[in-house]
Amino acid sequence: MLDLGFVRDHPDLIREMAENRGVSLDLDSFQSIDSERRRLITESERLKALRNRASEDIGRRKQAGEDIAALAAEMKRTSQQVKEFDERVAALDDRLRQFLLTVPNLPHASVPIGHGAADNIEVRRWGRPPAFDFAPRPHWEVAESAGILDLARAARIAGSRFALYRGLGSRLERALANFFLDVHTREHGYTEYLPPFVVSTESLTAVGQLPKFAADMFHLEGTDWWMTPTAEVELTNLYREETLDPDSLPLRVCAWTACFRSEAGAAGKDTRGIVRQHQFQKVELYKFTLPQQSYEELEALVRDAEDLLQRLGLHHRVVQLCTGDMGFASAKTYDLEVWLPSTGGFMEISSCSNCEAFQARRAGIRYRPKSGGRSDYVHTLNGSGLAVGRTWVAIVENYQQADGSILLPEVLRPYMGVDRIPGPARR
RNA sequence: GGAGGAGUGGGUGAGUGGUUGAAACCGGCGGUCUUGAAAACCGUUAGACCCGCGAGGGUCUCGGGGGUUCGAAUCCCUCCUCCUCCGCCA
Repeated sequence: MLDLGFVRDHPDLIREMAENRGVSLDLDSFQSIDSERRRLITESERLKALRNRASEDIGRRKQAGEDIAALAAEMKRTSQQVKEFDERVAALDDRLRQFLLTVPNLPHASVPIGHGAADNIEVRRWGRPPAFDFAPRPHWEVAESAGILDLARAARIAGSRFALYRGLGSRLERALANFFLDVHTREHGYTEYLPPFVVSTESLTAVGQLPKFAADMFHLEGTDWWMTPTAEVELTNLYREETLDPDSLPLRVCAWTACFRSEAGAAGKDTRGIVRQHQFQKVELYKFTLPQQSYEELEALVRDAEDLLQRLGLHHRVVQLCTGDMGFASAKTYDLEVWLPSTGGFMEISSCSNCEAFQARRAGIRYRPKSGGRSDYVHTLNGSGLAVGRTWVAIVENYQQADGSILLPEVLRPYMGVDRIPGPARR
C-alpha cells in the first residue's frame, strides 16, 4: 500500500505508473473522496473540541451546585451530530482504503517499461546447457520410469496437479530442502523459521494477497484459515505492527514450507509433469532492511539464491522484470530461470523482489531512526531460495543419463547417500 | 471441549465516571559533578490523524469493536489474546 499523502500529492506520478504497469485507476473519484473525507473530519473535530470544553465546564459547574441541564441538553445534540459526521467519515475511510489496496507499488527508476515477459531484460547467464548424446526426455518420463514419481496414484489420492514422490524421489525432495536451508543458515546468515502452513485472513491482507487474490488460494471452509500460498506471508507477519531496533537491521530470515495454490485460471498451462502444482515445497528468503540498504540487499538476495543453482551445477540466467510483468507489491524484481533440456528453454525457479515500504506500511513494520525523530517503515524483500519441486525437475532433466538413471550433483550426495538414482531395472 | 483469572505508556505497576494522555518506580536520552566511569542530582522520554506556508492549534488512542453518558482507562455488550485447572489428543 502506498502512503495516502503521497498518492494525494503526486497524482501524475501515480497515473504514469498505472499506465506503465497496465492497470487502470480511478484517481478522480479518489480525489473527491479524499477531500470530502478531510472536510468532514475537520467539521467533526471542531464539534468535538466544543464538546470537550463544555464537558469540563459542566464538571466544574456541577461541583459548584449550578444547574447544568440546558448545557447538557445542547451537548447531547452536538454528540448526535458528531456521530453522524463520524459515520460518514468511516464510510469514506473504507472506500479510500479499498482504493489504496488496488494501487500497485511504484516501480524503481531502474525498472524497464514494458508490457509482458517479452520486455524483460536478461541480466546474466551462468554455465551452459548440458550436452546429450541422446534425446533428453521430459522429467515426468525419466522420473516415472525410474520409479521416483507416480502421477497416476497422486491423482487417485488427491486429483490432478498433485505429485506423489517415491523412494529416492522423495529423498531428493528432502535433500534439496535440507541443502538449501543448510547453505542459507550456515553460510548466508539467515535465521530459519518453521511457521504454520495455515494463515489468517488478517495476515494475508497485510501482505497484499487479499482481497485481490482470494481465488488463487485454498480457503478452509467455515474458518478464517487459508492454506499458505508462500512463506512470504508468514515471514512478513513475523513482525507485523512492531517497531524494530535499527541496530538489528537488516534482519535475514528463511523458512521451508509447503505452498498451496488453487491455480485457478492456469487451465491448460504446464499440464504435463510437475512444474505447476497445487502443492509444492519452497524455501523462502526474506529480509527486513533500512530504506537506504534495501537495493544492496536485493542484489545479495539474488546471489544467495543463485549460489544454490551454481553449487548444483544448473545452467541458469537472471532476468529483470519490466513494469508490466512485476508483481503488485514489488518495486523491482529479478527472476532466476533454470535451463530445461526437454523444452530447450528456461523455467522460473525463483523470484526476488524489493517491496520497499509497500508491504511494511500495510503490515505496520517500522523502525525508529537512531538519529531520533519519527519512526519510519522498513523495507521488505523476499525471494525463493529455491522452489524445491522445480529444482527437483531441473535435476532430473539436466542430469538424466542415456540408461535412464540420474547422476546426482556432488553437493547432494551426502544428503542422498548414493551417487545416482538408478534407471529402470533391466529385465 | 469445560471452569476460572488477566490484558494500562519501552518494562514493572497505580488509577473505578469529571482539568488523567494517564501517578510512582525501572529503563532510555540530555545535562551537572568527575581525569574518566559509577553514584547522586536536574531535565527529558508515545503514536496516528486533521487544519495551517509557518509558528501553532485541534481530534483520537489505556487488547479490538460497539453501547450508555454532557463527559468513559473507569459502567454495559461482544470479540481477540494470554495464564491456571480439568478433559481429550499426535
